[in-house]
Amino acid sequence: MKNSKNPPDVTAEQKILISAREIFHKKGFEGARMQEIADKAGINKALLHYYYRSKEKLFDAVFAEALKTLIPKVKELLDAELPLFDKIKYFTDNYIKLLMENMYLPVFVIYELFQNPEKILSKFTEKSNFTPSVFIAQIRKSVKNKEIKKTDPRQLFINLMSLCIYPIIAKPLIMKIYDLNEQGFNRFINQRKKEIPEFIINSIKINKNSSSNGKK
Amino acid sequence: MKNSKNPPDVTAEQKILISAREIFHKKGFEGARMQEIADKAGINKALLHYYYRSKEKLFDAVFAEALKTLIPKVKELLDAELPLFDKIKYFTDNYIKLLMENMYLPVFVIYELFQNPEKILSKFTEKSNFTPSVFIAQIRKSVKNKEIKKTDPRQLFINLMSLCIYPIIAKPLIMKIYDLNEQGFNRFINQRKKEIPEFIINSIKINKNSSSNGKK
DNA sequence: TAAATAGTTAACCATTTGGTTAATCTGTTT
DNA sequence: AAACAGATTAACCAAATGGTTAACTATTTA
Repeated sequence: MKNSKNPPDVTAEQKILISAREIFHKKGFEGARMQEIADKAGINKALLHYYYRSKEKLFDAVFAEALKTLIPKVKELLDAELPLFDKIKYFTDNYIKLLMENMYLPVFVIYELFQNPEKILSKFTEKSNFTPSVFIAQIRKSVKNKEIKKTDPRQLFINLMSLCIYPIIAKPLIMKIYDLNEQGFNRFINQRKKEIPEFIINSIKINKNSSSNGKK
Repeated sequence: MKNSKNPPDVTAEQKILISAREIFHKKGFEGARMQEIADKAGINKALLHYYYRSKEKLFDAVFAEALKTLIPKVKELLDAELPLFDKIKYFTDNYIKLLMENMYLPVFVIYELFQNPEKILSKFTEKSNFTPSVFIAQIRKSVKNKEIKKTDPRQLFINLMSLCIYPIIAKPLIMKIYDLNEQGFNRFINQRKKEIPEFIINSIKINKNSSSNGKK
């Protein structure tokens, strides 16, 4: 059976998945080596194939896990019961935090998805619903209620995602062009956590002036 | 000698670089196969090594070429003699056009840079200047002149880049979540060409109305 | 406790892959 | 045309790589 008895116990199968995750995230499907995964897991290479029949199967497991971590998290943040502006702040803060804690995840997902969109996405046909319908509806409603300017909800959502994700996947480039070290980069990203919501809200908010002195 | 005489003449060396570019851009360093590059170039694999000694050297040539296409182009767009708002429109339009014409470029650059930042960037030490100094200065000046709100130029530049690049590298994801086909995606991107400048300008422009509104 | 089952390994295998060699071809120079 | 230099190729090679086999070792189970 899979479970032995010793308390600090991690199954071989778990160790494999953990190691595979790390290697695949860092090096991608093509760059990853089964031997390296086995070594990192502290087991024999044959055992990889005992649990996961092939490199592809193992990769699929890792990728599915990645998407199933990411998508529900995004959904959860976007579905929070908050007014639009608060939600934008809330999302930015927590999403960037999540990405920073999983530095390799975004590039990994984007790259592999780009390599093989149909093959990968076909496995996620109906499973998790990718569409951020609640958020989209909320934007649409805010427009209708004249709380924000006329805005295409689809574009706004992509704007939000862009502003959060891009700086992280472009980390090496940003460190280069702004001459930052690791610490400087972290500061830059933390600054962004405030900057992004302000930037977005400034753009979509309606300037209520003239008549009543619309305090913020 | 390298040059023959026939008019429709492309050197083997050129054919190699062209094929290598295509393959590396699409499949990345690890995914690319020397044999495939040779086949696509219509030459023998040994000839690859005759001109470029190794896979790495060939890759370096391709990557350098990519950066040397991209960076000066970005610089050129950012250095145009235009008022800030016009420049933002001008940049968005032309940069997105450039990226759409080279769909694989952004993911390629980002991915390989993420795989091996120091190794790759060390080769571009002083060569091309990565920093968009003219644009940064222009923003700073616009702030000083009260033409736009108080804005961190570094953040604004990254905002602009994010909004242009991300939608393109996330193409498969966007097609999935919005249920678009190729044509629908192109429409979405074209819509963005208008959307992005509006979005940015709305955010940073100063609302000049009635009483002075010096708010940050 | 003995048979059966699950977990684990060392050794092995076939294929792929980047790279090399030595020979051949092609055009130029003398 | 003979010599020469660069261009091009077929054949080859060693290392790496994903995957398999057969044996060995717990762990369940009857």
